[in-house]
Amino acid sequence: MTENDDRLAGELALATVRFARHLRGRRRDSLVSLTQLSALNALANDGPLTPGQLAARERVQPPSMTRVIASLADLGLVRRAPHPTDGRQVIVSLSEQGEQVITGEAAAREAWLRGKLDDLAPEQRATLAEAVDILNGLIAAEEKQA
Amino acid sequence: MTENDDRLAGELALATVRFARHLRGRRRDSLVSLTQLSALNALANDGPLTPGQLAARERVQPPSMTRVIASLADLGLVRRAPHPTDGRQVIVSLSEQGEQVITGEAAAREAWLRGKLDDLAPEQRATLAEAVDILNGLIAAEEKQA
DNA sequence: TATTGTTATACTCTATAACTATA
DNA sequence: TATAGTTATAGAGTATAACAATA
Repeated sequence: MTENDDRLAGELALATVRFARHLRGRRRDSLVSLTQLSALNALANDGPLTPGQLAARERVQPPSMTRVIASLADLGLVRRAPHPTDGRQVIVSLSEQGEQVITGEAAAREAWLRGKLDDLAPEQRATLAEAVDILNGLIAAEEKQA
Repeated sequence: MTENDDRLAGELALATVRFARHLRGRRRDSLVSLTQLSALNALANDGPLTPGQLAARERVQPPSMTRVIASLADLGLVRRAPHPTDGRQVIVSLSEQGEQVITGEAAAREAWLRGKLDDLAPEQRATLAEAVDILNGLIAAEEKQA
């Protein structure tokens, strides 16, 4: 099966990158970018986190996350508070506006993709849902090793 | 089914972007980036193309493709030749080295992903393969409209 | 005038290296 | 000395606007 794996690996990589490019392009006029939305999403799922934890969750380096957090703070979507006992650390949490973005606006704004998904057959949607789980699993498995 | 679609759209978008980030990171020490590989791939599949055609295939704006082509030409992976009848146009084609990248090196280099796919159940690989087709279909459908 | 491609410029996302403050 | 976070800097990838050459 190695030959098929080779082909699947290549096709999956190219399709993913092409699709991600498309999605980013579609959000140009959106309030938050996908990178920002992804960080907000982590805070919504896991509650307040330190920048270091956020960077680990999102699998970026700490300086990259510092920038994302700064941009979100500028937009008023997250707050930074000092850690109660460790003066080095910072607690990042969603603001009310940030929560609104997560709960309401974000989903509604993915309009293009939603429309496309609507046109698919139910089995195709199910396939994509499974694929999402598999992809997330591949990345999660990575975490354990590293 | 709209509620599920909302959720699927969001999750698919985040998973795609996260996975693409991961893939790009993995190729840091590679000869060509995924963006470059994607363009090489288009030339391998479709034969020589003009920059405009390549930009359309890859769904980027012409100036973006100009840069990609320039970087590939610097690496000696593509050649630029004048169009035989239209002096405005340029024909971009794979060099021998470019073909080697496509046929051999590229697939072998996706080692991380290949290993991961190898660990999956056959049904999961099949799911991913279907998902690739669906995603490419979504983008292709876009083309007809635009 | 319209089209093709490029140049100029800028913004986002990401990284590594160096620094600051705290433990 | 080690850790958490930030700042400084750089590079890739994308875009829009303006330009040149050709049709």
